[in-house]
Amino acid sequence: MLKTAMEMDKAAIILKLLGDKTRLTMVKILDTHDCCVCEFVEIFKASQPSISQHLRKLRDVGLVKEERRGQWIFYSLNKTNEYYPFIQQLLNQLPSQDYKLKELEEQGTRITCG
Amino acid sequence: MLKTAMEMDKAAIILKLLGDKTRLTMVKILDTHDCCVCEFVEIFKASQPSISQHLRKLRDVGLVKEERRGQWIFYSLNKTNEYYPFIQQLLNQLPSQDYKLKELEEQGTRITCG
DNA sequence: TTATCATATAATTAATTGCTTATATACGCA
DNA sequence: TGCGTATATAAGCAATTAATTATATGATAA
Repeated sequence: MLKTAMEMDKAAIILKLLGDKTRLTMVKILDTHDCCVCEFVEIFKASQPSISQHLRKLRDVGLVKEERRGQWIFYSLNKTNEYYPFIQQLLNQLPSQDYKLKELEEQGTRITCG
Repeated sequence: MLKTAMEMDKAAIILKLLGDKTRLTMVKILDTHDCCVCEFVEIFKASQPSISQHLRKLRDVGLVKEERRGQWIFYSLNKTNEYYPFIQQLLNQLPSQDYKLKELEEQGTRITCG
């Protein structure tokens, strides 16, 4: 057991949040790249409110943070969050999702938000 | 990323399963001790069907296995499961739940199932 | 200022979850 | 064999979740 053992309640809450393919993939992507909402809409082929609501859940527990850049709001992993070490180990065992961002770049969708 | 990267779908399924305090605690306990159903009923102060249903979910994805010993059915972590390395890292970050078994021993409930 | 784009929020609904109650199965013992 | 204990399963129900549609907010650009 690590020094920074989490409480079971909190661990379960975090795992439940990550127990959704969309949110899990979001967090995996955000671990290496900031993204704006419209990029996620493209990546997941989901509606804007649906993406927004997923992001809100992640934000509510402090896993991600938002930052407005002009017209866009960019999300990033909150690496100072107390749970970050916990999820980091978990994310390290997942395959990179960079190819999803590559696809966006190829179709030119990512550039518009930069 | 480790060599044995999991698919995102499967990771999400596992995390969702573990995103429940009862199941997460069960798995944490089973990582170090086999347990029978009646012990879990005591530990979680839950109904027998409720415990049984949680165990079934864990069994359905192969995370745990059962073994009859006389009148009792003992559950254990299936450490040959392809997902075990994934959850092991996760479990290592959680506080030991051994005190729950200690409590059972003190009240004599654990012995009866031995 | 007004139109437009990006995003958030609210309300509604459908699907999923976890519990309860009731019943079935399987073992051990008299 | 029949009874008690341990467990599983099924059916029903309440709570939660995730999506949709509709609307609000906030920034930019004409």
